[in-house]
Amino acid sequence: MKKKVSITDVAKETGLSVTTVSQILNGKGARFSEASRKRVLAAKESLGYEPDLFARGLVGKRGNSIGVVIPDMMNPFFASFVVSVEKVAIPRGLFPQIFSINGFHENVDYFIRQFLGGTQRGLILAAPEASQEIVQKVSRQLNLPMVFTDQATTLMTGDSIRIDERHAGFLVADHLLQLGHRRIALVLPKRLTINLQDRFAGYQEAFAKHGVTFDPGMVFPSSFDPEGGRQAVARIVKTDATAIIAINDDVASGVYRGLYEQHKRIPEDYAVVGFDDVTQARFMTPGLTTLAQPIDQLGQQAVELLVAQMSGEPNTRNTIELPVKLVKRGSTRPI
Amino acid sequence: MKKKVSITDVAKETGLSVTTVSQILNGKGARFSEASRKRVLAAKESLGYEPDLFARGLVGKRGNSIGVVIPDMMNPFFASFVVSVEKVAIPRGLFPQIFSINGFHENVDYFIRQFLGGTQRGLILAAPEASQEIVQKVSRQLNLPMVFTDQATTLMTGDSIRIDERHAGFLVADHLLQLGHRRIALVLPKRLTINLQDRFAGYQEAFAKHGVTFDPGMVFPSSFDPEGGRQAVARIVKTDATAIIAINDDVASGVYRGLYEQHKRIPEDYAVVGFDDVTQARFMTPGLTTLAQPIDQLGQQAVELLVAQMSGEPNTRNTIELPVKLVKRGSTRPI
DNA sequence: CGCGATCCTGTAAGCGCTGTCAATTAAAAG
DNA sequence: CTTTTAATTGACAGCGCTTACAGGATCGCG
Repeated sequence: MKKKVSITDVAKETGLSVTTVSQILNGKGARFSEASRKRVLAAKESLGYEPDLFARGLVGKRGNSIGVVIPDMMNPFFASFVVSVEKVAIPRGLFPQIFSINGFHENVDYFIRQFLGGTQRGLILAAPEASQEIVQKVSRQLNLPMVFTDQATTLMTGDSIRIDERHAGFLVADHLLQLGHRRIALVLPKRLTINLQDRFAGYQEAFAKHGVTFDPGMVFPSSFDPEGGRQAVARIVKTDATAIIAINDDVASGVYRGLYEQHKRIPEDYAVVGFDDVTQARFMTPGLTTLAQPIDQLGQQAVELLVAQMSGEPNTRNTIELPVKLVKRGSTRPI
Repeated sequence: MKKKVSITDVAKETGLSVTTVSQILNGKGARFSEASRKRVLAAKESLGYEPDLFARGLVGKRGNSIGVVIPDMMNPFFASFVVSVEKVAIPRGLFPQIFSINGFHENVDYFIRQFLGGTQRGLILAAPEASQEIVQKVSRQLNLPMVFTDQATTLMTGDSIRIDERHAGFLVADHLLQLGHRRIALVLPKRLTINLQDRFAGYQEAFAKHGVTFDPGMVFPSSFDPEGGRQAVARIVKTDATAIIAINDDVASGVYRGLYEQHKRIPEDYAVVGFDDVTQARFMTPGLTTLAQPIDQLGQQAVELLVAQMSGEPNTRNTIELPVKLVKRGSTRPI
């Protein structure tokens, strides 16, 4: 059983005191003789010393990792989001630790205990389904810097960064409407989170603008994965729909599949549009028209807000709103 | 600035000693009066106490999280793998902590420091590009239980679990050959990791069996993402290939796209086969013929081997080999 | 040769928690 | 009413590390 070498071992080895070793290794204030410095470094190397993170964390330096909570890493949107966070956090010396719920509620409990346990220096919450619970429990006991990229709840502490969901929804529906589509199927989850409610309102707005009345019969509930989209299609083809709006690109890929199975062509028989503009959207055949979320900016701003909070800035409860745009590809065309 | 409430606060509140509180909260040996127990629980609740993980970790209970290192969470194969690990780890009270490299080498250094710092109770390494480095540095100083799901290097400590890459490669190529294809393009990364070398040997074996000589000119280097596949196609269409083998499903999706852009049909003009059988493979149009990795089993066995090691079983250096099978879908058909 | 300034290093005090073990008290037994 | 035995609880040490703060050299300069 290998024993972990501790700082005292290094001290003994070098004949210096623990303090000195610690100081040198942390590059702290007092300058030490070149000789000591070299000895310490050498010993660290030869002994293979690495500081115990628990001990160090206990003292006060709580480490440099920030938690990034996402609902599901199978969804490319969130995977990209994490990467975009890393892109700006890492250069700042902050290491994102991924907390993906993946459908396990035990995970949420566990995450909360971790956060409450002080393992993270800040939190980026991008998981509508859990944000609320996390915020409530965590912010009650700790004032951990937090940033949200969803609007799971309106009354939360911390900064939040969002897109204009309503406008986004409007753009999507308006695009289809402008192309002449009137019977538009909506593939949505059964329960609409706050942001989805906004988006939904955006659809309505577009309908109204074009003078078409919204038909609740055109709403097709679906899970948040391709299979949901695929199954929805089976019902959609029985209607007179000519266009399909999927809640996100992942679901849209299922819609593609469903349509394929029903021997329908895109965009000849059905126009389809997604949401998010994940990498895959560009690779689908035909390319998916979709509403592009500014993923990189989302990640970047989230980190920046977090850093601001960490450096003591008062919790201003900022809400930053990022612009969105519709990316037109081959999956839509005039009716 | 909210102050974190510590166990002493709870002790004061209840008038009991810190020890007692700790014992009760941890459900330890000695039985305590129902009264005390209640008081402690109540105080914990009202004060909102949650143990400091650093302090607890320092004492000896190093927490219950296991590290899962993957190269890239954008690749659905690894995302699924993580989920499959969670499925069996969580019920055992072990929480997988995801460490995804995502192309940031800083991450690897950071991860190593975490592991060396004792934050994890065990490691599941599924990142060929980093496993070697991690093992070397970590196992030199700590004997952390480790399990590999790749064969990045032959001489590593710890258990490993793999698929028969050679046979897998054979199945893929043999399938195409049996369908009558003779000119088969291979879309592979430039540098072949050990497992890919085996897979490659499997291709050769199949070629040999069917008496076709391997043409190095049919190898098209690609990155590990859809874009790589897409670009490879541009070159492939200039040859007389009739079939394409992609290194994985993700790349295959790029191949689909590339073919689409070149106005080629699948499987009429080109048969294509992938590797992994990620969820998406089923949703592509046409469905992708691919070699199914037993993802769930990989995850499950990895956890089981890890648990065995953690419970003190001698490091047996087991190597478990899992069966693979070819899943035929619409992307391949007789020439 | 003395005195402050300049360097370098060690002593000691915890951080919050758990485990060991002794101490206290209450209940049971003699 | 004293002695056992069991039921509860608390004192204390210490995990490995950092961080004041104090102490000892060394050096320059009057």
